Amino acid sequence: MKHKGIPDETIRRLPVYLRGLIFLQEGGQDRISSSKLGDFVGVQSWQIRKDFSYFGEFGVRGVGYEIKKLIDGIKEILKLNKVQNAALVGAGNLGSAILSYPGFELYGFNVTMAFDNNAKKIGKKIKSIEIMDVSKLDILKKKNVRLGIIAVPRSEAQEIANALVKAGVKGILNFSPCYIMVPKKVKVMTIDIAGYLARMPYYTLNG
Amino acid sequence: MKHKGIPDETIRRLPVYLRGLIFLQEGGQDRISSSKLGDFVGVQSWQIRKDFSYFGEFGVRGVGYEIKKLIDGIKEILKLNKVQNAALVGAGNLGSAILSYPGFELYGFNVTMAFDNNAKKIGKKIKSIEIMDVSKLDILKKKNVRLGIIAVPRSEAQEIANALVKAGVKGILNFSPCYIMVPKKVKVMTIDIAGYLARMPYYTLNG
DNA sequence: TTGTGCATGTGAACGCAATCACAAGTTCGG
DNA sequence: CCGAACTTGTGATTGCGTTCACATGCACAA
Repeated sequence: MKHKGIPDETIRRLPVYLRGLIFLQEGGQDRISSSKLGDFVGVQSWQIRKDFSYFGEFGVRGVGYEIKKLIDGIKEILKLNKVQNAALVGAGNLGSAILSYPGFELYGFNVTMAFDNNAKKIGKKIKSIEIMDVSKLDILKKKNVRLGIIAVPRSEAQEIANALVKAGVKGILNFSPCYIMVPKKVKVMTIDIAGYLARMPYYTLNG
Repeated sequence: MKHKGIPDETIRRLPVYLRGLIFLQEGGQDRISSSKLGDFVGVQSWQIRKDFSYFGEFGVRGVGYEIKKLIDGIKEILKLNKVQNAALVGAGNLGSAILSYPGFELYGFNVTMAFDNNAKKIGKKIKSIEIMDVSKLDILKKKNVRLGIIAVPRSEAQEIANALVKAGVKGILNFSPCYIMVPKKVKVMTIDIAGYLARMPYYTLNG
């Protein structure tokens, strides 16, 4: 199933809906209206209905949405039905935190491998995952890992990205504060943590 | 100086430009064209020119932009001229990494206080910052800290946000994967790390 | 069976941001 | 001084995503 003409912003909101719905389901609920869901996840109800409508009819008029059906639907759209493995590069403070981050599981991700270039770290374990030498990145191809997470200093990020691409990675989540160049077929998402904070004063300091 | 009618997307890109320009400046460069800068930070040249043009004329036709002038200009727009203190709540894996994160300094931020509700952590130090009891959050008012960073489990995030607002915080950077309700005068930015990863399969698994 | 209340789905209108195309200004060589 | 090569700044255009308004459909009570 190909989803053409779907706004990127809609795709960005789907994980937000998904986690809200899973939480509601865990609370024992099995049905919800767009406006209740909207209040819960912080999105307007018409936005939610519009987003879902791109993919067909998920709800029942006059009734609402069946939570399980929505969850399954979103997972299928986002292709989250199979567990996917990811590899981390850079086992510093941030990298270690990511390796231990419990939030990935919800969406079916497993960070199963970790790499670093620091000899002191190589061989050690974090959460039962052994840190390997970054020069062994090629192993990802064999292990069929298609997602890479970069948490190295800016100066090394591009080099690591090149190695990941060479190792057959299709998507890169980049925590280094820099632009990374990759072939068009590879998707890069950069999370610039400090960049978020940098916008705060603009919005909060009225002058 | 008030900046009305500036696209939010432009504001979002300013920190990207800023960090690129600072890097170029450290490399000894003092002038650059929009297209060279664009190649460096991953933005189209016309987009850069358009963004700058909202704030007046920063460059010289036929010549380019003076890097120092741009840096000063962006810092003024984003109100990054004064060092600003921030407080972290939640000294778990992610929180500790944020506390040690070196990237905030570039934009003039200092994470100067840390809080947790775990008795075992209270009193300990991370990077010379002592972890305080979360019940003492009110001290932020006295210390004039206006930015809060939330890195606690989802179940506690709203509660912590309430406490931060009560303590006079004007901006909240939220790493908990949930929607947070605050008074309109307070700005919340949520970074849902797993949410980024959750979109990867959509873009990389073609089928 | 009919009426009332509620909630979805969607075409249309609107608004914001990206993109384009080019006029205006600078530099430099000769 | 002139022309060629650059580069900025910006009005106009296009495209995308949000917002709106309401037709459509279900549930339930009487």
